[in-house]
Amino acid sequence: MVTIYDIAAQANVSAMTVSRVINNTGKISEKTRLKVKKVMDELGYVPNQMARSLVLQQTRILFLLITDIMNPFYTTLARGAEDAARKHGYRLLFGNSDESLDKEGEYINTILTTRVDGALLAPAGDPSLPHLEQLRKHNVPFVLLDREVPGIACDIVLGDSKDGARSLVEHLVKQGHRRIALVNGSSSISSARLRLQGFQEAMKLNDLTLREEDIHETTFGPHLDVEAMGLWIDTIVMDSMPTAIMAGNNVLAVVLIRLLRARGLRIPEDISVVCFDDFGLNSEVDPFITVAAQQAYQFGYLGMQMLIERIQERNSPPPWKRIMLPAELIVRRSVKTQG
Amino acid sequence: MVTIYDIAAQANVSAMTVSRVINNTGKISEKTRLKVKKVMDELGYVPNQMARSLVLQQTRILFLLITDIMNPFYTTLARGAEDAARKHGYRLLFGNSDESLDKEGEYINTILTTRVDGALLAPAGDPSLPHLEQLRKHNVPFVLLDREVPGIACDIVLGDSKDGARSLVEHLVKQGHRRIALVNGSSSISSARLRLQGFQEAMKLNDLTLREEDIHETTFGPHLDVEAMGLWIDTIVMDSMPTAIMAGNNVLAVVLIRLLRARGLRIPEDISVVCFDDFGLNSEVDPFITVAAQQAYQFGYLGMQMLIERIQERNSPPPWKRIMLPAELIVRRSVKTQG
DNA sequence: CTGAAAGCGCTAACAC
DNA sequence: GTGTTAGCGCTTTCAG
Repeated sequence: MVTIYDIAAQANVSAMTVSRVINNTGKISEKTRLKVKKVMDELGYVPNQMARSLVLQQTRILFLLITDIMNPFYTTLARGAEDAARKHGYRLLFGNSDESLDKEGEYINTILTTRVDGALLAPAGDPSLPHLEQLRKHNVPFVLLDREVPGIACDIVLGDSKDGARSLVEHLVKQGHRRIALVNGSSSISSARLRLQGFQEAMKLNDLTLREEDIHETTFGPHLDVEAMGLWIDTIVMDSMPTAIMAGNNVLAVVLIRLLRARGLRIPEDISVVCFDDFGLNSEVDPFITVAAQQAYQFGYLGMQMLIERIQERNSPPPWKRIMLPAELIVRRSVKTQG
Repeated sequence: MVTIYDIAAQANVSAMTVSRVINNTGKISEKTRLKVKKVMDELGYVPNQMARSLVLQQTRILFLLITDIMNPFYTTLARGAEDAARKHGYRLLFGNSDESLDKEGEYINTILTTRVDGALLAPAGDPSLPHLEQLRKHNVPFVLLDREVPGIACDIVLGDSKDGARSLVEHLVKQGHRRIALVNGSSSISSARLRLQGFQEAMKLNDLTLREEDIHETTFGPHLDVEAMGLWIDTIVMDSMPTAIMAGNNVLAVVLIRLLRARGLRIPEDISVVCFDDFGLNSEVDPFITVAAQQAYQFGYLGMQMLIERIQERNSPPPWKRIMLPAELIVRRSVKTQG
């Protein structure tokens, strides 16, 4: 490995001079600068970021932790975060927690041990609290995305889950649906809770009775219990079907639809389906599911901006900021108008 | 920041003893071990990975560079890579080059300066050669994904682009199509070249004449020139339309379909469309486009395995390996059978 | 304008 | 079992 000492020796200067050339600090004669640069090129010098970070106590690297890299919501969000980071000259590293608290813990560890300058994170849920406390304790600036964690005050970008859920229900009601079921993510996740609330409120507002068995709680994300959901469907189907089902996010909707079809049910002819979050790439090609779409890109972009501000104002920290982004109802073909 | 010296002082031992406790090396009396561990907990010690890497000359971190984080092919691949990395106790960091040579260069730089132990990369194309040469020169083990780069010998996982393209054309021909057009990625990308070749060969094999103007070359990925593609469509449409168009990948197919529809053309009634690569999440919900699907997950999983082997056999490097994964034709609803 | 010395937090090698 | 010394590659501080 080529070090500044190798260069110093070759160029007949001190290591310090080389360091100055690299970082453009201090005053250096044009002659030595050129000489040093030449040797650097010849030897193919690459600065050692670890050594530099060790003394500088900063990395100029930020970390983005998402919970499901196969979910278009998060990948779109990642693009937004990336764009904002680049704009401010930061590098961005990604991690994927897979909605798993353990994996999240590992990444928190990576964040801590690699001493990145800050982190943008979508927490796995309320139990993520200790992880966030770790970050706080070690002075790692962070911004939360999409999910609030009770017990910690911090910057956050949220979607208006309650209102989004409400608008989905309203839409169904306007189409004549009276009995509506819900498959939702874990109630240990703030967004899932709010979607449930919005759902319940909208039902009440429309004087619709909500049967307890019409609500099924499972998990967002990649490891959801498909069998349990199938069982639930069998139960409510046997028991005189609801005419519509709302899914707490896009992944749930996909699994739901697959299961419904496996039971010979057509959508929307036999049963209607709506969900939270859009589908990225090919929702453009053959837009099928009626959704409450979130501004995924903005989540990432704005969140990253907040994070960078927080880092820059480190010395005189501003009050915690909170951004709430609306969800937009996009009507497509998965809802049938009821007689 | 809490260091091993702080702990050493508190526990009345030397820093070295603390280091031994942390790393479980050497022999240490149970008593001191417990004492040290206790102090570590109390003080909330977090090892400094930078310092450790600096002396160890390794990070146990691997890097995955993909070219389009919004493309389901790459995110599925990422999941595969992640699973394989975890299995072997490595941490994985992601980067997204966005099909841009510049961004790729920045990430190459990050890879070099952060001294990760190895990299798994989907190169932007043939011009990525200097980047790979940099890695090689600095002894960073790497494995290529999806795209070959002439001029560099290395481990690689490839899809059978030629054969996949051929099977797509064969399918169209069997459905009675005679004039087939192609929108493809840049010919500076090996996979695009092979898809073109497969396309041409299949046309020839079926005695079909291929008009030069029926081939449009643009770029894969997020920054493709939509206008130019629109212009091309206008040209070939005016000039008595082809009955089918093949797209070099999924992103191209989406843009293509959007443009065709904007011109009032229905798919497949007015024109058929097929493409390379599948669509992830909601190709399950409403599978529309007939595709040559690649084993995205396997790309990542096998590639990561090769990378880790390469790192482990560092001292007696095995010959370069090359895996070619077949593409599978999945027939859906975007192709019409011609009279 | 340039250099020498010290230290960032850690571990390998060698002592005791 | 445990401690001392040196050094990973870099930059800050202070001299000149």
